[in-house]
Amino acid sequence: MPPTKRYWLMKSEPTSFSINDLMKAPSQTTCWDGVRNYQARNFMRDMAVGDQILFYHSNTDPPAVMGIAEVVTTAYIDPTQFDKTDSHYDPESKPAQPRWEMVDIKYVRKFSHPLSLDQLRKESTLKGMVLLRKGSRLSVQPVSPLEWKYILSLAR
DNA sequence: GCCAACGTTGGC
DNA sequence: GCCAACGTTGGC
Repeated sequence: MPPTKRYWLMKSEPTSFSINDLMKAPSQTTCWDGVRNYQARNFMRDMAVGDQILFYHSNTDPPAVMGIAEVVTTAYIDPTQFDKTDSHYDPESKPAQPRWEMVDIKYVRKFSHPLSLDQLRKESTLKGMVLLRKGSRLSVQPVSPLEWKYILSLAR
């Protein structure tokens, strides 16, 4: 029996990487490098090929779920942790025991009307979403099947 | 630009 | 193991 498909939300600042960048990327695919938070990394380790992702724009006006992407690789070592010239370089991480991993994600679709954070807050069904918790800063987070279904019902 | 909330570090 | 200090995230 195939494993159950799971759902996630990944944040990106559009000034560094937007959903349009993903759409225009080679094979509409990118590696999600630069994650330097253990909880977020652990969620990426849990990902399976085919898992679906809400692509969220943070630090922008308005912050919003822009569309959908999907997981196309399981987690593997993020080489930027060893790259002194990279802004995500981690001098504490050793090649023998790498700390940080990433997955590849592929563009699926872009909503014609993004779902703003403000709009999502108004939906009582979504009250429990990690994204909506006070002070929530996790850049990779789980989305429940119910939340996924409901968000897709709102999306255009 | 401000600042609250959070995660991490390091002294003790 | 506690917790103050610090750096970062991200909404506003």
